[in-house]
Amino acid sequence: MLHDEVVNRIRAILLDGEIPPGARIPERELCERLEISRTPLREALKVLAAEGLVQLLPHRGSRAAKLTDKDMRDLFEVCQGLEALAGELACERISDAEIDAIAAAHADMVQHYRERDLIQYYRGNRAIHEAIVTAAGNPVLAGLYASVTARIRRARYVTPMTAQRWALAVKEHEAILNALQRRDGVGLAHILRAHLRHKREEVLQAGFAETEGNDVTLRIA
Amino acid sequence: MLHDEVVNRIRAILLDGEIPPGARIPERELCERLEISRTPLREALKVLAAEGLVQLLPHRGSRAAKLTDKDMRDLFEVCQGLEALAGELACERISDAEIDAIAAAHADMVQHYRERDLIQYYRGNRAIHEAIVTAAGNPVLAGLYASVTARIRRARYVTPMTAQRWALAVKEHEAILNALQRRDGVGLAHILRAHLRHKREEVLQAGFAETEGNDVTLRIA
DNA sequence: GAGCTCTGTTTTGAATGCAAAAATGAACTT
DNA sequence: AAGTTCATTTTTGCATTCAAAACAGAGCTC
Repeated sequence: MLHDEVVNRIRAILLDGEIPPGARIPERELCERLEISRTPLREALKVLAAEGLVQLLPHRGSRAAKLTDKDMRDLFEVCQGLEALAGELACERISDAEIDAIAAAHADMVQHYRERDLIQYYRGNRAIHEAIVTAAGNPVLAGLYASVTARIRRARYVTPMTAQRWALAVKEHEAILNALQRRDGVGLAHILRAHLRHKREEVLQAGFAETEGNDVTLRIA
Repeated sequence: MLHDEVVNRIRAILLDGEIPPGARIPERELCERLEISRTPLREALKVLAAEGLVQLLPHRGSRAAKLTDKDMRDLFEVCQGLEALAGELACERISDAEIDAIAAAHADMVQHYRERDLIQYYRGNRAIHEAIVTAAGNPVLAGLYASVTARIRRARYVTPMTAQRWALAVKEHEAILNALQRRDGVGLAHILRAHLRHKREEVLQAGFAETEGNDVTLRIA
C-alpha cells in the first residue's frame, strides 16, 4: 500500500467519524486493520496532524482532533474566503461545458430538495461547490479548500434544517448558478460569501461544540 | 529533538535555498547533520511533502519541489485571496495597540526604503503583512498563509526593483496603513489585492521559472 | 480512608536491519 | 561507437527492535 493511500484511508476513517473527535487513535489496532507496521502508520499520522485532523501529544500518542466553536468559526471564515476567490476565478475561466455540468448538478440537487432527501441534497450541494472550485483552475486553491472542508465536514453535524432555511439555501444556489452563467465574478463571490455565512450561522447556532458533554447529540453516523 | 523541530529545520534548509529546487534531498547526509536517524527524517519529509515543499517520488526518494510559472501564479492568486480576507477581518478585530505597532513597522520600512536597503525593506514588508494576518485573529487563516508564503518565498527571487515600482509599493503600503487605521476592511482588501497583483506581475514578468536552464539567474543565497 | 511512592507493564519514539526497487556501470552486440 | 543487457551497488520503504517515557496499581504512610 502506497503512502498516500495510507493517509487517505486514515483520513476517511476520521471523516467517517469512526474514531470520534478527541478519541485516542489506537496505533496497534489500525496497524492490524490496514495490515501495515507502525512506521508507515506513524508517518501518515504526522501528515494528518499537519493537516489539522490529528493532534499529536508528545509521548502520549495521537488523538483525533477536537474542534471548538472558535475553530469551527475560523474554518468557516477561511472557507468563505476561499470559495469567494474560487467563484471569481471560475467566472473568468470556466468553460461552457463546465457551466452546463454545474447546471445539471443544480437541477439534480433541486430535485432532491423537492423530494426532501437531505442526504442526497447535501451530496449534490457539495458536488456543485467542488465543481466551482475545480473550475477556478487553481490546484493550490483546490488543495487548501479540500483541507478546510475536510476539517469542517469531519465534525459531522445535522443542523435543524427548517423549511425556510432550506428554501433560502436553494434560492441562493439559484443565484449562484445564475451568476456563473453570467460569468459575474464579483456577484458570485458575494453570493457565495452570504451563502456560507448562513450555513455557518446555522451550524454554530445549532450549538456546535465538540466538547465532552456536547458532541453526541449533533453527530450522525 | 522534537518532531516539529525537525520539520522546521528542514523547512529552513529548503527556504534558505541550501537545497535548490529540483535537487535530490540527501537522506543520509541530512541524518548526519541533524543527528537523527532516517525514521524521524522521513516522517518530516512526508509532512513537508504534504505542505508542497518537497516532492516524493515512489522508490526514487524526495526532491525539493520545483515551481513552474503556473504554480507561482496559483500561489500568488491564493495569497491575494488570503491577504484580502485577513485585511477585512483584521479591520474588524485589530486593537489600537496592534495598529500602532504596524504603524511603527511601517515607519521603519519607509526608513529602509529611504536608505535603499532592499533586504531590510523586504524584512519589514514581510513583518507588516504577517502582522495583518495575525491581527485577523484566525489561526487557520494564519496557517494557510504561512504555508503559501513559504512556498512562494522558497523560490528566492530578486525582481529588478525599479525606482518607480519601489515607490509604488511604498505608496501602496501607505494606503494599507491608512485603511487599517480607518478600519476600512473592504478598502484594505482591495489595496492588498492590488498590491499583491503588482508584486506577482513583477515576479512573473521578471521571468520566474524554476526550469532546468532558468533557475540560477534569479536566485540569491 | 485519602494520598503518596515505588515497581511492573504498556506505549511511545527512534535506531537498526532487511527485502525490494532503482541506479550504476561494465561487458557485449551490432 | 552507440546502444543493450546483466550483474553489482546503492537507496528506498518497511518491519522489527530497543530505550525511555507515561501509565497502572499494589503497598505504604499518615
